[in-house]
Amino acid sequence: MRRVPAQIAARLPGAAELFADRGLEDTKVEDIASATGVPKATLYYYFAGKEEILAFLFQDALQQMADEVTMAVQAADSAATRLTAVVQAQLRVMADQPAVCRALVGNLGRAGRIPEIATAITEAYYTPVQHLLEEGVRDGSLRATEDPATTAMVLFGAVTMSALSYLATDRPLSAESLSPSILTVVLEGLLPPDSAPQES
Amino acid sequence: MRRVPAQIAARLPGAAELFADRGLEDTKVEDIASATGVPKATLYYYFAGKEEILAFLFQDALQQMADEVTMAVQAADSAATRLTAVVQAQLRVMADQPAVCRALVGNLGRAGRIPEIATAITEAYYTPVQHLLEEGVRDGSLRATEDPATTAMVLFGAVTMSALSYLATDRPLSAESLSPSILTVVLEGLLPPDSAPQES
DNA sequence: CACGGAGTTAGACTGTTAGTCTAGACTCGT
DNA sequence: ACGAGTCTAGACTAACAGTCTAACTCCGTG
Repeated sequence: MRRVPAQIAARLPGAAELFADRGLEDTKVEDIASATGVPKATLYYYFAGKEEILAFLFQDALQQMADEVTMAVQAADSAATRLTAVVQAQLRVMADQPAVCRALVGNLGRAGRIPEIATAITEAYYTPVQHLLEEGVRDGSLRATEDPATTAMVLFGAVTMSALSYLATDRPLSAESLSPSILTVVLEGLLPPDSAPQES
Repeated sequence: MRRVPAQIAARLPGAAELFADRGLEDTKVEDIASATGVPKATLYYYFAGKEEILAFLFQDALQQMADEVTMAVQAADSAATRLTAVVQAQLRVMADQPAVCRALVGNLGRAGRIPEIATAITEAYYTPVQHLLEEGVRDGSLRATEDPATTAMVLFGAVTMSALSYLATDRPLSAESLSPSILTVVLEGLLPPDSAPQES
């Protein structure tokens, strides 16, 4: 993939809408060309195919996610507070780029098959969150879990899926309105406050 | 879609492997034919195209999911206990049909565009779980959440995403080994047991 | 101002594959 | 034996991804 000039990169998000609405398969390269105003020949000049265009959009969104998550993780607060910030950061990025996120989730399978994307998700999210969970155990602000890697996945899934349900139904997604519902569950759990902690 | 005879239906899961590994787009109808032993002409005799074959596989798995979830929901225990059973039921179905589930999750976007599938997921999962959450508030075994619909989504996402990570990396998925990690988070939360309940 | 290289594009072309169609074969109930 | 429905091979069409070529623009440099 050649270095993509900013002028062209700026027009590509127009394609995300198509990918999100119809899926990659049903999006013709000609459609991308006319939606973005970038001619087909030029698209092929920069990208090996539409899959690479999709990957480019994902990289972009994931970079933004990585930045936001990193910032949240590096704050000076307790791990629990920072975890809250991470969830809100993810929701903010998803709210910010609804089309790309819908396309990403709608093509999770394909995305998983693109090694760069899988790596990017791991680096942007799982690894930092996993470390954060471990720190939380150390600073006493979070409960120890059997397997922090799985817990990170649980968090990611919880946030992603509920955000997606908003995006998929064209309801506006705002981090402020959704995060309390999610955070209540993952931080305090579904058992009532007065019940004794129990093994499942 | 014609009524699909059992003999043919029984062979179709062989196609799920292909869909899961390569995605729908990169799976040729000829490949499906040779993987399942059902000739291409016959596939077109019963299905309008490969998308319909995928949908058929999904319906099947989702029916199984609906059955298991319904059974779990209708047990005579407290809502909290039944919720635990629901999570385990979902994990069991996913462990049981790894290829179909990978294909399903990897094609969630497409599935969202097939109305029958979206409806089936809602009926098999969201609606019963949402009712269960409301019952839990009534019988005192679960905490009240702002929005049970969102909470159901959070649960579904948490279970689906973590299970998927196992399936995607070819680690064997067993409901027994994964459910405790998930249930600890969603039932007891990530805050330490001795911390006072707090607003986020 | 020539020159050359890189970016950009139109448009023609090729190959693959989804999906159609036809005609025949193989059931099975009557 | 007959007819209706099931099943299949193989030829065919149409659409689309991706390639290629040949031009044109816009640079900076000598």
